[in-house]
Amino acid sequence: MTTNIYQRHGFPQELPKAYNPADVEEKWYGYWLKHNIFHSEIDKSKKPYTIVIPPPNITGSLTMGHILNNTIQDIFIRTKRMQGFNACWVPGTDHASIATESKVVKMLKEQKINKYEIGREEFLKHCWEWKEKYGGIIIQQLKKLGVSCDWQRERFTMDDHYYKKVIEAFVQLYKDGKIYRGFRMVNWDPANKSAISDEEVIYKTVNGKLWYFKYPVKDSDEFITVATTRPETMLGDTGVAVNPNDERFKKFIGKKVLLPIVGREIPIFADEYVDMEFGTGAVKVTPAHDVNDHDMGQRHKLEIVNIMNDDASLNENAPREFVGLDRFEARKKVVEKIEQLGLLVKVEDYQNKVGYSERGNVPIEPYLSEQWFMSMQEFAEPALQVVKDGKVNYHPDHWVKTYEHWMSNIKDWCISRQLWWGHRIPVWYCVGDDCCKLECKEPIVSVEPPEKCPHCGSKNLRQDEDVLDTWASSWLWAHDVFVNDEEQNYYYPTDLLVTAPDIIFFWVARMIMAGMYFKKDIPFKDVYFTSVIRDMQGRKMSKSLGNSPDPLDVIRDYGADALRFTVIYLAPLGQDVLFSTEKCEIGRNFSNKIWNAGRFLLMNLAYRQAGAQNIPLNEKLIDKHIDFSDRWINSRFHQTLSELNRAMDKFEVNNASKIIYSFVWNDFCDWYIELAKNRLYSANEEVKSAVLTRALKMFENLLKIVHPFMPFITEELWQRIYERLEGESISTAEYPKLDSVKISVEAETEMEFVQDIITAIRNIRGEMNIPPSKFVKAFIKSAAVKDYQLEYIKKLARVEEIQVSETITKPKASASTIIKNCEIYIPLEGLIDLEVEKNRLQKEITRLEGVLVGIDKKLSNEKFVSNAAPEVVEKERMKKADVEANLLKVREIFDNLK
RNA sequence: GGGGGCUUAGCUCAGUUGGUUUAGAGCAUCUGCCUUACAAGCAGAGGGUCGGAGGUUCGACUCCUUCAGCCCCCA
Repeated sequence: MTTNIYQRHGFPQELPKAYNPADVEEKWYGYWLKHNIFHSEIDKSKKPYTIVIPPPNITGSLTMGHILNNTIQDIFIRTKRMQGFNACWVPGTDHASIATESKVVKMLKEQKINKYEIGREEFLKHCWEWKEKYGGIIIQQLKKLGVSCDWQRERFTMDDHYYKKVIEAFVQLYKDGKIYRGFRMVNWDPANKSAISDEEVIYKTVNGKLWYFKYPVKDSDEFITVATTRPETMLGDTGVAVNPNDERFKKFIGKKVLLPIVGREIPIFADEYVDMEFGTGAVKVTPAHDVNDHDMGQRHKLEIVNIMNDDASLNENAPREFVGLDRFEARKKVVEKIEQLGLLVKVEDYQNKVGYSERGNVPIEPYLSEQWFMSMQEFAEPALQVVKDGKVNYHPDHWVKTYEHWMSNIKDWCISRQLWWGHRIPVWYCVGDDCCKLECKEPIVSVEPPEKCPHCGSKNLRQDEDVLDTWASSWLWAHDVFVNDEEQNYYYPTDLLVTAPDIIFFWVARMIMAGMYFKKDIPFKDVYFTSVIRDMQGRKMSKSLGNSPDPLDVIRDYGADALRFTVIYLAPLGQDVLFSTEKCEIGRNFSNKIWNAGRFLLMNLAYRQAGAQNIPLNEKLIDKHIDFSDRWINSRFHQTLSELNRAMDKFEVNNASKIIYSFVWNDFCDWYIELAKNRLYSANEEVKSAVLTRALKMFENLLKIVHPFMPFITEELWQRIYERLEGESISTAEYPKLDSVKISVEAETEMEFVQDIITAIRNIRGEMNIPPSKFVKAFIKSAAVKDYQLEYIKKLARVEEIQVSETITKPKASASTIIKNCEIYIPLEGLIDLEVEKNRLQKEITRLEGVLVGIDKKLSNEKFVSNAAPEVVEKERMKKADVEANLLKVREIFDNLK
């Protein structure tokens, strides 16, 4: 045997006592990249398994949410890769139009550079520079997590190819009549001076005021009082509305109001929309600055007076003294003025919901402007259908209802943004000076810049200044990350999308729409909506709260595997996760457990470790010297595998982590290794070889099922336990296949019996405070205990001598216990505490009596006996006999206790 | 106002179609241990009657109704 592998990977001769992730993680990530382990190419002989990453925003850095999300994707892709699928995980980033542009604007501002002064081209150069410098940070961070993305396929939403696809899609949609231009009320972000979509508006509850103004009614000495949360908008009022059924105001309908400060005459009219209960029952109407008012304005043909600039300062339509004021200054000033005029009735505290711009974090203004819209109705129908039909499956499936609700009430989508960073709308307008034709007003929509106006031939064309909403590019992600038809035909539809539930409308819904429209097929078969990570108080992680740990710090302190495992272990499907850094001890301790299990096996293996036992491996002995503990661990492994497979099929990753944890810790480490020690330390060299050979094989299987969850430590140990060739990796090793035949009820029952005996003796030792250094004797009255089990019982329960027979009588001064008709006595002359023993037995008597009462209650109930399934009744009868027999014996022991 | 989710041990959560010796895990707690893989560990123990009320059923943590509390989404 050689030690090459050890030299090659720089393994020290001895494994440290505690697992040190830092040594291991960087080495193996480099190795995987060097050997191109994660790269996928079309291979028609293999079934593809495809995931496209939800592209993180280039302005972002890694958050706990990314950790959870990407760990889940990695678990699936790694499992499938090992199971022989052509696993392809496409990574990439999103250009994040508005977020990036605001960052760059801010950066330039610090350098005293104004975006409008340098112009579009110059500004975009800065954006690209910024992207080159910072856009890859999150990708580098992701690599620390150990994700197995195909980095050769890394995409960016503004790559040449992808950019072109976005533009082509726009042109196609326009030609298909799905896109139109309109002058409409939109959500306006005055900070970014751009329209935003409904989904980008965050409603916050704020403690505001409700101001009551009285407006003088023309040709009378009466007033009509209106209430408003936005006093500044009164400068744009063009009407006052009341409910037609409101007796208080009937007399005013048809009259006019003299708008204070402004002096405009505006009508009082009736509209059903007005809520008689709210405020005074009379509503000031500002069609240019409120959606509902705009609708009313349309119905009643009111004048529209826009009083704001695009930065939410007031324009020339406001009285001169207000022009140029910011909306909030104007608000103050309006209130002051009204008060001076004696028209301020009262001010009340008022809690209301104010829409904020997600990116700008300033209150949005409903604002009239010319924008591009996409009609959504026809997209929604097929996209809803495929989810309802189960062609696209949501996990957990309760998201279907939320999705359905949104899809059924869908509104047209404003896709233009008054920004420069992004996909510029491929529309040109003819501004030719000699243009005379009516058709020239038509926008020219084209993938390639047109040379001249198709109607008048003018070369004086102007491209639309706006870019597309980022989601109007990322909705093509699932298919256009694949750059040609051949690739798309092979990899699309993708298999799984893992995403946070808060972008179900932004992205998931729209990707399904795009898939159905452009590819005539679903974009993915399953969607996994992740948990939301919160802090220990249940608050969302946020930068402003400072409650969000930096995942890279956590990785440094605990290791990537530990972080991955912990986050999965804490995140049940559909539940939020309360996370704190210290919880990573779960994963760190688990890593350490696996590490030490490996360390133990390697310590016994020949040539691997200084001071080892030097037991040679011998594959020929793999089926020799089998005993019940071998059959048991095999059974446990395949049972675990079966549960694990089922959990993964149901997308219960959290459950899967618990299944694995329990097998590794409870079955393999606590019992199997402990049992194996007996034979590993025996005198028979062949037995030793056989046991170690099998134990290592089982350990290799164990590493394989852990690997998708904890890739680094499993690679390290997998490389150490056998000689591997350069380029080999556990990442591409074959995943264990379920062999149901290995699942043995007999083996598990027998082992449970032995475990029960051992636990019973340990219990006595614990209760009587017998230190581990002290060995005891045991007498077992039973016919069921086999000779070959005794050595194990002795070793694990620290017993020096056992007598087993059916006729044993209780030795004096001994503690006793009864399990499964098997009486166990531990003589404890001088050590036994009679009171403690009495308590122990009394507790058991009470328990058994309770059980018996329950059983009797059932069995004496005629309805139970006649209605319940016969096997259920029979089971109760058996239980009863069993419990009665045990009770009898325990009572007898108790009564004879001296 | 509409929709969804949650309420089980001190904490965080499991509990498959209602019926395994009267509810499980991790953490925390208590006891005893450095038993040569692991003190990031080992062994043992205590602790809940499943948010409240009502109902269906022979039988409910599990199904239904209702009330209460918490969270999220949409308007």
